[in-house]
Amino acid sequence: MSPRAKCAASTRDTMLASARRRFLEESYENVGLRDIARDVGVDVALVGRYFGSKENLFHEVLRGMRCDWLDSDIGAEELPAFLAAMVLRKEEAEDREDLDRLLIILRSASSPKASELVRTAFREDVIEPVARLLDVPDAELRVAVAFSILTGTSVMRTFMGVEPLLACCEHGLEQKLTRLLREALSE
Amino acid sequence: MSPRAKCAASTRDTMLASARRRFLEESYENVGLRDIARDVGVDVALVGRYFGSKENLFHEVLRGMRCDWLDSDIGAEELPAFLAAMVLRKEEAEDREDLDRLLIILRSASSPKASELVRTAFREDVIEPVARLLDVPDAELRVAVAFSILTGTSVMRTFMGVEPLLACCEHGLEQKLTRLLREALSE
DNA sequence: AGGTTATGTCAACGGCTGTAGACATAAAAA
DNA sequence: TTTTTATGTCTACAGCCGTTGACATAACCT
Repeated sequence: MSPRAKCAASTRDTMLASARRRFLEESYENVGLRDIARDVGVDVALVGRYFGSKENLFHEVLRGMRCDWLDSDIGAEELPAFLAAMVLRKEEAEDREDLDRLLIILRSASSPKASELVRTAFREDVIEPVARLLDVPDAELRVAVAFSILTGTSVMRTFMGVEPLLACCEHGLEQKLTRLLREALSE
Repeated sequence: MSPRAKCAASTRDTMLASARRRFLEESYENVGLRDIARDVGVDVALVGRYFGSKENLFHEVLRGMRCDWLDSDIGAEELPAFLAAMVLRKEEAEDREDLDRLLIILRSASSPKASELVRTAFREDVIEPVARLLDVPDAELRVAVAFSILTGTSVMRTFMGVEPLLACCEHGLEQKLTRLLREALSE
């Protein structure tokens, strides 16, 4: 009907936020630009105009979620426990986007249009930075194995809805995961 | 042009084979019925007619790939090594469809139309049968963790193309995986 | 006030999708 | 041969998708 107020940057951010939420719960091709536009209360054409293409929107969503594995001053010793806690979502409140970003990447892992972006993002922003935390031989291989465990757990929980893994706090799942990660990282 | 020879059962099987191959490499929504029809050299309408709906075709693909974790007479002891070898595709030649079936399931894990099917298939045909092989408390949880490792590794290798994991034979990856699985299964 | 720019709407295109019904032809039966 | 049945083809329909260009109106500037 009537054009909204000013402040394009604000609506652009809202779009990005909506896109982030959508891409977290659906794969690349199952997120429609019209869905995002509806969330913001805006016409489809506008999101196309602000971001050029859907592919670029996805790219910006990923770029806007820089993960900070490194910012936390975590030694290689505490890393396994930290990663296990993160993947089990111990702290919903804290604004840790790391896991969300990882889940977005995994969601669209087998989407032709997004796969390239997703692969390089995973390699450059996850594997390599974490590998730099360790100074052992075969660091990347160890980190790759560790994140196989982590992403596997996430996939089982989030995508496959495997029951025994959803009741996370009990059964000492976190300890088990920590132990596995420790073994994966420091042989 | 001219209608093909007879034998509907044969062309139906060819469709299923093509669908299996396609669903192995693309997610549910990225596999078009027209692609399958083209593979078989047949019109789209026919695949729609033999299988009713795309969803049912996917269902039949999964049904036609009964996995046989149990058929092999494997004790709980050899299980970790067996699973590690399977996920690393040691035997391409042998007609083991288990891994393919698992990969198909993972491919379409976040496809709304297929997710229900995929979840129950994973639970009923993977988690539960393997859990029955073990007679320990929390068998399902252990198996769930073990398959977190396995599917994680598969995802990293197949979907994300993580380099260090692709050179599988070297670096003792198989041994590492076996060790992790053993720890996951028998606490 | 008048003019200009930013912000957003509207309409539509071309393409692809799964699905359905009417039609054609080869094989089999009478 | 004639009839019937199985096997496939052809046409087309809605529906969704991302993308584009032309238009409208609010906000700002002078």
